[in-house]
Amino acid sequence: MSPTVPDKPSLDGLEHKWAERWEADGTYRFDPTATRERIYAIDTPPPTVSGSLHIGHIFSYTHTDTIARFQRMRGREVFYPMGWDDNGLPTERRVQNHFGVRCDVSLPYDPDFTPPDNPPGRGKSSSDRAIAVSRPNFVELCHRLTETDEKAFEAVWRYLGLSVDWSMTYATIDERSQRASQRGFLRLLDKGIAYQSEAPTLWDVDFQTAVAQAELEDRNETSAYHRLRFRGPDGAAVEIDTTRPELLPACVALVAHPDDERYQPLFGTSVTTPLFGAPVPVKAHALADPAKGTGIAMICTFGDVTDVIWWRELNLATRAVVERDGRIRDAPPPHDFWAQGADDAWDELRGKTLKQARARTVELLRESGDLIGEPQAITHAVKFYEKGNRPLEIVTSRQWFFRTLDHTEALLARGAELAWHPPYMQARYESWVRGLNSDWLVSRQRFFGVPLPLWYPVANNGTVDFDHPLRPDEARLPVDPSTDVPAGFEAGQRDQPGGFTGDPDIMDTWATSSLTPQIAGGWEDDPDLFGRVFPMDLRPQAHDIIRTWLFSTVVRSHFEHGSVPWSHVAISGFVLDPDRKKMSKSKGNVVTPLPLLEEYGADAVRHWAASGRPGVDTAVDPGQLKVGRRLTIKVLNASKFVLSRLADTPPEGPLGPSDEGMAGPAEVTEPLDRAMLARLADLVDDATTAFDGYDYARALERTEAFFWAFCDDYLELVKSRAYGSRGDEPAVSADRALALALSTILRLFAPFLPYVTAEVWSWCQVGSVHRAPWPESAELRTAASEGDPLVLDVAAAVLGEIRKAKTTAHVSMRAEVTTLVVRDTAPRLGALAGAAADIGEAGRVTEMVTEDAEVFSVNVTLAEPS
RNA sequence: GGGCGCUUAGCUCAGCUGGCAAGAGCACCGCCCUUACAAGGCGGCGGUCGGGGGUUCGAGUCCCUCAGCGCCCACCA
Repeated sequence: MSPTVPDKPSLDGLEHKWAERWEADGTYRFDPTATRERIYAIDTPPPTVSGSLHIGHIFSYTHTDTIARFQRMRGREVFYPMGWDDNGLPTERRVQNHFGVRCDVSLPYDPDFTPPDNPPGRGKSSSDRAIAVSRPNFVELCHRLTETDEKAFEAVWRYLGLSVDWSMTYATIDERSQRASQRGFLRLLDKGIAYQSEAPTLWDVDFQTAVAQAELEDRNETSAYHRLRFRGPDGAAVEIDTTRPELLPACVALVAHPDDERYQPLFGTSVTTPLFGAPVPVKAHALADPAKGTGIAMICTFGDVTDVIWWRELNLATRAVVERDGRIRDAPPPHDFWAQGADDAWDELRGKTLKQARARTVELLRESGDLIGEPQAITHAVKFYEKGNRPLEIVTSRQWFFRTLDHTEALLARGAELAWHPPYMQARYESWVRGLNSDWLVSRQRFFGVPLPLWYPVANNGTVDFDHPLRPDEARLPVDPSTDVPAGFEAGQRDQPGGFTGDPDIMDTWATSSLTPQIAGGWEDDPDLFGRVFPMDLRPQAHDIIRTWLFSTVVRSHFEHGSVPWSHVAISGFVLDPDRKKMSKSKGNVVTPLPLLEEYGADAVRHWAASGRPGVDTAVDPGQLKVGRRLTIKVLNASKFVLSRLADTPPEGPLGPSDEGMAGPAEVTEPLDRAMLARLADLVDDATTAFDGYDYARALERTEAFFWAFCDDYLELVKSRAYGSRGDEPAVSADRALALALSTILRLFAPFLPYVTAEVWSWCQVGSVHRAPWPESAELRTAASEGDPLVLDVAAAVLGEIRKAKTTAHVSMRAEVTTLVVRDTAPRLGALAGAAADIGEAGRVTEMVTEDAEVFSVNVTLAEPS
């Protein structure tokens, strides 16, 4: 095929043109008949569908795409689906606001429900005027809202050039995901891994749901130590420091370290609380820190997680006072033992928010004289739900858990089976697993999510029998227990004595997301596909969700399949704003991708993204984007030059080193050409090794460096000869070398710059560069026939000196050099001889003289300007 | 409290198993209409490789230590 090169190549419209072509040609279509060995399967992160894509998405998804494209060119059949994470709280909140509805799991499904155009509750997250709808109706609305976003997301991904197979998408709330999620739950129930427990758990009082360890975040809050006076058995004062004086009625014991001599006499005795006069035991426990406060602490049910530990290990009483809405409950805790006046104190506190209760308690303590001194302000870390606004409380509730604590060693071993890129990220996984302090809490008291697929019998006396859950057959999944009826019951028996009741809760979003390899891979739904793609090859993700998504996926795969879910994990960094600050909506420094794509082009944006090394946080950098833009233009122009040469003297047979026609013996005859090909072969090895190690950034950097040197030095040196200045054979040598180099360079760049490489490839080759074979260094070395790379190095150095001389003399590069003296060592001068004619033409040198010397130096004598 | 990462030109970063007379791009300064490219090309200026100590013929590269920045984890009354 003779190349057809446009006169004025341009980047305009390339994205649109090629995105359409790729779709029409099915360039990235997955072949489900490929053997397991050939398949390279990627567990693509499903982005949260809420609003718009973030520049961070562009960054990390580009990294994955370069790997996908590399593997595809290496001959792997790439399984590269896309998911949408529309399950969970963010979508729930958006649907409530947008449609003015709220979910009520007690309502039946209404197939005719359509939301009004102007709902009275729109825009108010917890409006009383919101329309109550059933969970299935609510889920339908979620789908409706997320569908639009998903289309917008897909458009951006296509613009960016992700080589995803768009016929394979899933959503984490779709039927397939719900089925997999519920099936996974039931299987863990059968294995005894899933269990329910009535226990104190961390609780968000605004969202009114239990929260898992993985969703916690510490925030520094200002607080104060309050010194309270308890009374010892002999009436003597016992002083404790607390930041939670409002929990005084929930106090069940005091605790000090067993070795603390100050308090040893008190162990086993009882003291009385201020205000309430409740007798509480004094206990010893190693967790008590003698250096903290007065060294003796008040244990309440429950002020913090340490309280829970003490309560459990010391078998203490329960006197909960905090309601699920974050207020002091109305009914007092067990209080037979309260002193006189305690009831009045309680009346002062009941129904108050914790903040109000704290203030009032302090006043009461001050009045009774039991507050010693003034509160001492401190700043300390407090646990929050990562999406929450108020500190977490601890309340007792019935929840479902997956057992992880008993399996930490096995989970650590699974982590060690994975190949981590970069390797140090494994430490984060391990510190998380080692730090686990509770099983995985999977139930949530929310609405939009995958329901727990369970019902419970209701006894004739009306009590719910949680110990004997009713479960559906797997064939029925997915089920919604709020509307579906368990086998053996009638719909009319719902919530009736002798009937059943549906579990009102949903599963944690991670309980579904942890099954993305199974969902995308067709677990149980398509056993043939699943057998070919699972375990997958690659999990790409950012480092912030190692403890959630990565960990939970390892957990599920370990229990369900007895294996790791993938063999490689590639962790990308974050994107920082141009000032290297973390981006956040509140700071208003979030960069959206579309304007960047439009200004610089997708290839340039990808070039910026791919220059961020694995795991390293990277700043948005307009300078870097310009560099990428320049590079793509350079590829266009350099290709045009090379191919226009070949159009003049069409080579026999198609281009490309893998094609028969290119490997003709002894066709590359010139030492300079051979040197360039030898260097190129080294580059191919380097880039391949880097990619095999998931270091796309290194592969890009090397290729880019070679390419610029190729343009600046080799092309300049070879230009005249290629035009035929020295006859046919030297020109053919140049043409062959140029064709080989271009074909190789385009393929090396293809994973990074899919658009410009596809465009240039289409000028001279049949088929897509993205399905072309990855370059092989062996073929280049054959063509280079023992060429010495030193020829190119020395020639480039000499040419550089000539340019410097002309620049210094302020003359044109076309100015004539009358005499060129090159001094260098014998081996280098020997190499130079092979390129002497090329240098002469490129530098317009009349006469070149060489002299042996220890150190390289060049004398350039320029012709007098005429 | 435990752990991880980073610290190389004004800025952003390469420099992988020690051999470098310290690199790239951007920025800055200067030159050049050169038949692939003037929304370009060429060249120049610029660094005691965070501090200190050690190993070695030789250290940006290995070891120890200190400091600063960032992050992860932790039962933070």
